[in-house]
Amino acid sequence: MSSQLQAPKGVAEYVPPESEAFLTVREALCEPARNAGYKYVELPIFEDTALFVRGVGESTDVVSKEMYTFDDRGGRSITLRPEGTAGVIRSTIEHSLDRGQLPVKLWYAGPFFRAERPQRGRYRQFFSVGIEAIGGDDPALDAEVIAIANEGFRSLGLRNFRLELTSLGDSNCRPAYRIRLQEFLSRLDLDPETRDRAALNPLRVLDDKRQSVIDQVVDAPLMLDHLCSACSHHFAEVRSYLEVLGIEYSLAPRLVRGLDYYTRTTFEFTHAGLGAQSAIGGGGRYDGLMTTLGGQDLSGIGFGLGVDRTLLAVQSEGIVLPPRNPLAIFIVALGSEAKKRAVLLAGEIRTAGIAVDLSYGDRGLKGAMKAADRSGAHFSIVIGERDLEKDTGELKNMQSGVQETISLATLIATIKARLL
RNA sequence: GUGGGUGUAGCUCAGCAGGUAGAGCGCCGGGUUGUGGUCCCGGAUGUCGCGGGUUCAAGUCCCGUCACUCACCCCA
Repeated sequence: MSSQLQAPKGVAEYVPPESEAFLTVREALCEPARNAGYKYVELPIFEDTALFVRGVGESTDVVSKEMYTFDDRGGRSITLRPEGTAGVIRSTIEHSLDRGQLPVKLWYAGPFFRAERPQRGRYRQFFSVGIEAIGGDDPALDAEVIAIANEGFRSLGLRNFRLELTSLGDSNCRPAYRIRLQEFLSRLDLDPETRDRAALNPLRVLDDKRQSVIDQVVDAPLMLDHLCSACSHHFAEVRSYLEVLGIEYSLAPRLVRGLDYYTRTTFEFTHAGLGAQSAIGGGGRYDGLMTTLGGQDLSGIGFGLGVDRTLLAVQSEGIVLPPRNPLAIFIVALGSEAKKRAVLLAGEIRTAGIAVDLSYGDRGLKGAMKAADRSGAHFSIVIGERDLEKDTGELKNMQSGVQETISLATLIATIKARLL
């Protein structure tokens, strides 16, 4: 056992039957974006380390202690992407996608990597679906992004998720607020570690889960109360659009994101069934990121949704996802001549776009029928030596048990008709 | 990175005054010589996570380690 190879620590693997649910969840999360005009981007899984250091922020936990960074053979520092937004912005600038009509609307899906201590819902390789709308200040765009995430979760049948919303202000009003908050925090009795955090990213202290800290920050000044008029107006517009859309949310003035680039509208979707790692998706506006990465001064907004966690949420609510690609028919051949006919038939049926499987090996009829049953096929067809002369088979509806003799020559047409 | 819990068949778990392993489900076969899902009968599979220690004897006690898990932290 000690020599048994196993997957690296902290990675999630999806194998049948769970892997089918994983695909369903991932597609459900992508679908609303495609319906809203977002175009697909396929980006590298590793990037120049400097992209994340500059984009995500050197002081963030993600960059300072959670990245998989290594030197490639040319001595370049490479990092496995810990999030998606920085890469999308880099690619947008590199390919001048922002030189045409705005906003540029993009979506992506794939694996991301963070070297954290694994636990339920937190993996070292995890899967996200994300979108970015670049080059638009319109509050309606903020609402659209939130609505797309909401629709993804809703379409899976999820009910026990919440949307938390706030505004983090911008370069105009946040610095002043930050100083005000730091002054407040400096008067509190905090441990050294928290004190350091207060100096580096004071907002983060408001999000502390320890009761001793929570008690001390109840009266802390909140960003929402100190927004400049432009930010305040923008946030009010976003809220009014959400109301029009009928999307419920709760204001979370203490909501903080761990990535430095967020400004203004910021949100998080959480689910109660996951334990401590409750965020199933999150995102927000990042009005300065593009210039930070060397592009023109365009704002943007986007989200990242956790496929792994959304799957956990689906499971925790006991939602049964519909099967994917159910087999239309399962062929049972008796004898070597019948087997040849069955193999040929299966190829023809697949070419016609119909899902079919067949019994392999030397199983008896009983065992083969059992396999047909397990396969979930709508129909089974038994082809034995005695049927071969007439080129017929015994077609059975697996649900009703009704069986009839039908011609193999017209099998495809028969199946199509029966499946309607 | 810090602390707590767990680790026995493919899965869920039982076994503990220390005496070299069991159940249910699943899987395979038979009852039904060409028919599944119910029922009945039978069968296969474990270096009891790994390494070391105590003991005549360790799945059971001790230590270490790895993995999983929960919380802190952080976030998807």
